[in-house]
Amino acid sequence: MKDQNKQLDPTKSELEILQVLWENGPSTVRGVNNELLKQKDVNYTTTLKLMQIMADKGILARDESQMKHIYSVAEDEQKTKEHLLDKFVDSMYKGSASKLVMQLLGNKKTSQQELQEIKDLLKKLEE
Amino acid sequence: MKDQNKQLDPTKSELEILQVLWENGPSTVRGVNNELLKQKDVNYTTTLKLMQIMADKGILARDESQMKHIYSVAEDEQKTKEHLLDKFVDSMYKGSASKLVMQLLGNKKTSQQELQEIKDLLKKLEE
DNA sequence: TGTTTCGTACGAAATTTTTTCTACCTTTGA
DNA sequence: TCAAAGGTAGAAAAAATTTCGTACGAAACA
Repeated sequence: MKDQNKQLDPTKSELEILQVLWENGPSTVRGVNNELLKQKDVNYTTTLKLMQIMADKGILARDESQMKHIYSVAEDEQKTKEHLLDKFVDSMYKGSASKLVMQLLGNKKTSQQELQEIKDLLKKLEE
Repeated sequence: MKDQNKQLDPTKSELEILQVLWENGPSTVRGVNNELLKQKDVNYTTTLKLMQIMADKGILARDESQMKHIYSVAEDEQKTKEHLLDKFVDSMYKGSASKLVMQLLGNKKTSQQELQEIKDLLKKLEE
């Protein structure tokens, strides 16, 4: 009643598929499935089904003109990521971007190079 | 076969509860539920059950010495958030922290103050 | 022309996550 | 002491997500 998300978020599996498509561009189910196979055990029909569902929901678009249907991401990649990032910041850091960055940079995994890139970015923003 | 996450991630509902506990510290089920009620419609027993499950999983600890059990977060908040953040960066930005920051800062919602805080943080890191 | 291979569609089953129902215990106070 | 209020537990239902089995169509090719 109080809160109804109009933009329902992709499920975990859906996100995995989105990532493959973001990475590789429009693909067949076979193509996506092959990518997924590198990470985990998954059946072709499972991926197919999932992508069909996503097409139904409007998350994916597909070109059926050929026998091998080509699926592509319907929504704008940046928009979607931004939305997910916002949600993440809100829920994990009460909306504070700097807290997130703080955690990110406190993390050992952040390389010197990454750090430098971020600094450069900030400099550009100042101009 | 290939990938079995040892640390299974909290589900969406579990995360909501974690957030309340992070925010308010150890609480009774009633307390958590009241907080949740501010955001959405949820039954007391639903929250109770969820928290019981989380206690079973080891995500929460509880003090049963009194009738009103007090639940607290078992894992370290920072560790958990770091883990989730890592996963997020990996999956959404191929592990590139700077890409994430870029998106974050490109976002209109990031205030000048946030920006300044981030700059300060970077300065401190240099020392 | 068969037959093998590769593709999609669809339904249903399995699993996971979420919600609810009901029983029963404890405290409080009339 | 009894009823009311507020608590927990466990089983089970419901909903959402993920996975799989089977049918069947189109292309490739011997």
